[in-house]
Amino acid sequence: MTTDKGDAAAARPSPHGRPGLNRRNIAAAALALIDAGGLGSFSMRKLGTGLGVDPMAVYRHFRDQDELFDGVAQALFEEVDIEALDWDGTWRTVLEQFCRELRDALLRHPHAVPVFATRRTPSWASVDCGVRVARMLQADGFAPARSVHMVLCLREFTTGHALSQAVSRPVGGHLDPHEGHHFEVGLMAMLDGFEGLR
Amino acid sequence: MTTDKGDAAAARPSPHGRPGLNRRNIAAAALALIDAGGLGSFSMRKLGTGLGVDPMAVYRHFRDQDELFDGVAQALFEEVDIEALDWDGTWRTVLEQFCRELRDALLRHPHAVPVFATRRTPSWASVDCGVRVARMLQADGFAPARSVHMVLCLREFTTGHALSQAVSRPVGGHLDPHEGHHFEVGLMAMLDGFEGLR
DNA sequence: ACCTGAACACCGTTCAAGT
DNA sequence: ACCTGAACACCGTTCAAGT
Repeated sequence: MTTDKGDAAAARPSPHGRPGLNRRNIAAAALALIDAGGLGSFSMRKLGTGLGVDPMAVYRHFRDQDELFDGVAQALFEEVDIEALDWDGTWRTVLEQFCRELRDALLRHPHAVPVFATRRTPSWASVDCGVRVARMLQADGFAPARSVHMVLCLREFTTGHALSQAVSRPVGGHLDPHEGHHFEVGLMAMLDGFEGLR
Repeated sequence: MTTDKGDAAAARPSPHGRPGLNRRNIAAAALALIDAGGLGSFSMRKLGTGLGVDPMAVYRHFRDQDELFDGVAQALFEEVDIEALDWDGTWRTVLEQFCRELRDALLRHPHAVPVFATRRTPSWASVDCGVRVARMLQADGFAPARSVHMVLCLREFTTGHALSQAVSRPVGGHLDPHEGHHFEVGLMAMLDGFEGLR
């Protein structure tokens, strides 16, 4: 991952009184802009002007749009509170809670779900989280490779579900009060199936 | 769905000797262009010039890029041979075969998977297919709503998996000879879980 | 050294002008 | 009536020129 050693200093207000730009607040602003106007109307130039700086200023913190979108995915994943999971509960409870947390975070940002879902690595925090969950599964008796596969499958189902919901939801409205209810059906089925793999 | 009544006539060679443009062959050409150069380098203008016609000619068949991408998703889904499924086998066999067919078709076009996965309706053929599978599940004793949920869950897992594989695969190479092997783990687990829902 | 914004090489889409 | 391509309003990104 690209480090950003300048952020600690840049987070202080600049000499002009504006809050300094850094990767974190630029990515957060990009996510907000995508939330507000949809992915199609997002642009690097609008992001810069929206932040009140030179439209090209973002390029001093991110190589290009692709790298910025990595930051957007990271910002989104930070809403998943890993520490809030009941790590002392059963493996099944942890997986359930994690998938629901991830789904909820994604659906709070429907326009950004395609960005998240098409990142090569949605964020290093999500990788770390996956490793942690896989280790827990191993401690509970699942084979190492199997543990990794289970985590990948759940992440793919959850992301696939959120993406499907996000793109089928008309802007500003809900299709159906029960839309997305089937997520629980799939989650329960997959976890039931995993029970037999220990 | 938008009809395309002009296609039957347009499929014949034009007075200039070139094969006439229609929705079907334009969408196929777009898919081929995405396959060859990646989604990032695709453009409406390149598509037109690649077809040997005016760069704007595509707009007489598709309202805009979004509608063309619906056609691309449709072209991709047509590679899934629904009739080749063993419809006389068990519901489980049909679901297994369908998911594997869809996954294989998607991974033959990794650059187009984000297009497919972000369509509101990937194609009417896929909707019809889903309805047909759901009807089979009902005939096998699953509740109607449950049947629909099962189909949606499998489609979301399969699409999510293919998308994850497609974006993590470096252009022109494979990450690992065993990559994607976990698809079977998730598919078997979900189907095992579904067994208990009848 | 840092910052700016003009400039380049493109886009998607429209529409007036042709045939 | 059909077709064309010039024109419009943008893009992402680079980089020479400024401070």
